[in-house]
Amino acid sequence: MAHTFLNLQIALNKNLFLKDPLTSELGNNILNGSIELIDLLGFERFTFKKLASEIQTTEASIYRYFENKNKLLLYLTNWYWGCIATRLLFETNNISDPEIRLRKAVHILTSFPNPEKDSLLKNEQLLKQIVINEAIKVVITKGVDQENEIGIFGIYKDVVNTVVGIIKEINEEYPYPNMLVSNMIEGSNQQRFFAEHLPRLTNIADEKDLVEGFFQDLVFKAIKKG
Amino acid sequence: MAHTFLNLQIALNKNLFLKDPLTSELGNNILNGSIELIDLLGFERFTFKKLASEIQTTEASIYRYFENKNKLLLYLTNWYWGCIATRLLFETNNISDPEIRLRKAVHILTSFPNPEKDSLLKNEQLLKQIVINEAIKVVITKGVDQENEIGIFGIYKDVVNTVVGIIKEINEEYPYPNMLVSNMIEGSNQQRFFAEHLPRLTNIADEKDLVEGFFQDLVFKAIKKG
DNA sequence: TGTTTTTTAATAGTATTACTATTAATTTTG
DNA sequence: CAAAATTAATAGTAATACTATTAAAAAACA
Repeated sequence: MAHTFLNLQIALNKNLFLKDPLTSELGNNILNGSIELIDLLGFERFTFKKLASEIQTTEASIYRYFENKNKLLLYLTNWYWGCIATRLLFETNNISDPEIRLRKAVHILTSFPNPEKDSLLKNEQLLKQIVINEAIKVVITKGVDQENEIGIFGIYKDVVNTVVGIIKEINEEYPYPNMLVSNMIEGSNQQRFFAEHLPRLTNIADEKDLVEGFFQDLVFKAIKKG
Repeated sequence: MAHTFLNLQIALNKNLFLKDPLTSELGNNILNGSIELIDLLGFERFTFKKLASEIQTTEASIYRYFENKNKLLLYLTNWYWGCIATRLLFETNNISDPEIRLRKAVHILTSFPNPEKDSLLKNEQLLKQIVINEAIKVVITKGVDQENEIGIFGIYKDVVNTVVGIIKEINEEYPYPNMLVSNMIEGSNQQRFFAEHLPRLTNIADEKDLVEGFFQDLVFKAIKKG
């Protein structure tokens, strides 16, 4: 798996863009600008026109890179999941005990990234914020089957499968490993949203971040043998 | 709690509408028409203009009932949760063993309603489909804090609290009852979406519906003492 | 080096969407 | 039965999502 080192400028599905944004300065401006503007406005109020004015270009020029704003957000979230997939490989490498590996994986997937260490991308925190607050809106759509067909969710499925593999090492018999993992990933993001906006749906008593604790507890109890 | 009987035409938060749609034929047409059209088109492609043409009225007339399509969808989902809250009370009534009550509650919240029995509303199935496929888009928004302030999520919180109460009867010590319940409710809907569109994120091997099984297993393992 | 080809981004649109002000028609009330 | 209140239609506007065309710049090649 050493070749993933070479892959650090993560290879994204070509169906996500019309022109690869990593090949030009304007493309990079679109990516960085959109992360900040989507976070600021929310995805509904975010438009290519506003982004264009922000990064000093035109609406039509952005349309040369991305078909529409949904594809752009899918690109950003894929970028995030590529980054997470890489961290999963790196940080669980050389750990032989699958239980310790699982604990590490749950940490990577449910905790909020530490600005000091962890980050592979300069804006991993902002990107995580977007994944929490916006990403679900471009997954739960009528277009999902088409997007799935062209492989848009491949990286995401890889992440799920990696963790499912660890769970199977620990307990081959557990009947719902995929549901447990996808529920943990999506659920942890949703619980973070709830914690900030609808705290009574959660158990945030003080300033302490209980999201990781909840899922560490839940996952290990679920797969326990006997 | 006997007065909930009288409350069966569920009382909804007045901030959800401009004019109460239950007081006129047009209002009822808006509700029934929107359920079908949102299910058919998806929320993004659903517009008041299309709905107006469907139910033989005008766009502007629909605007007299609902501020915008987000509020209309919030109205529909509140209607659904009101219905679920009522079923929770009815169907767990007179059961003294909290474990049996919890099993019943998990069933109500995670299973797909049976067209033959269960339903309080004629279109509970369609409404559930909308809650699965669309509801999240009007919760995870920048407007959530304002909507929360005016009590829009009150019924939903009541549902969560009812189940949290049962869990506390069983195990007072479990530290994450609210997270467990809100995760179960949202997670079960999401797993149903995945099962249909991204099945590799789930464990749907055959035609069997594993969603309820997964959450029954998960919830009882999570709160088990010792 | 100079010319052709390709790529890039700007201009200037269109159709649709979300929403509103005004008015005509209908219903309710005193 | 007349006045008041409610309802829904007409006819708009501003913003959004997206596209066709063209000018300018960069790259390829002869």
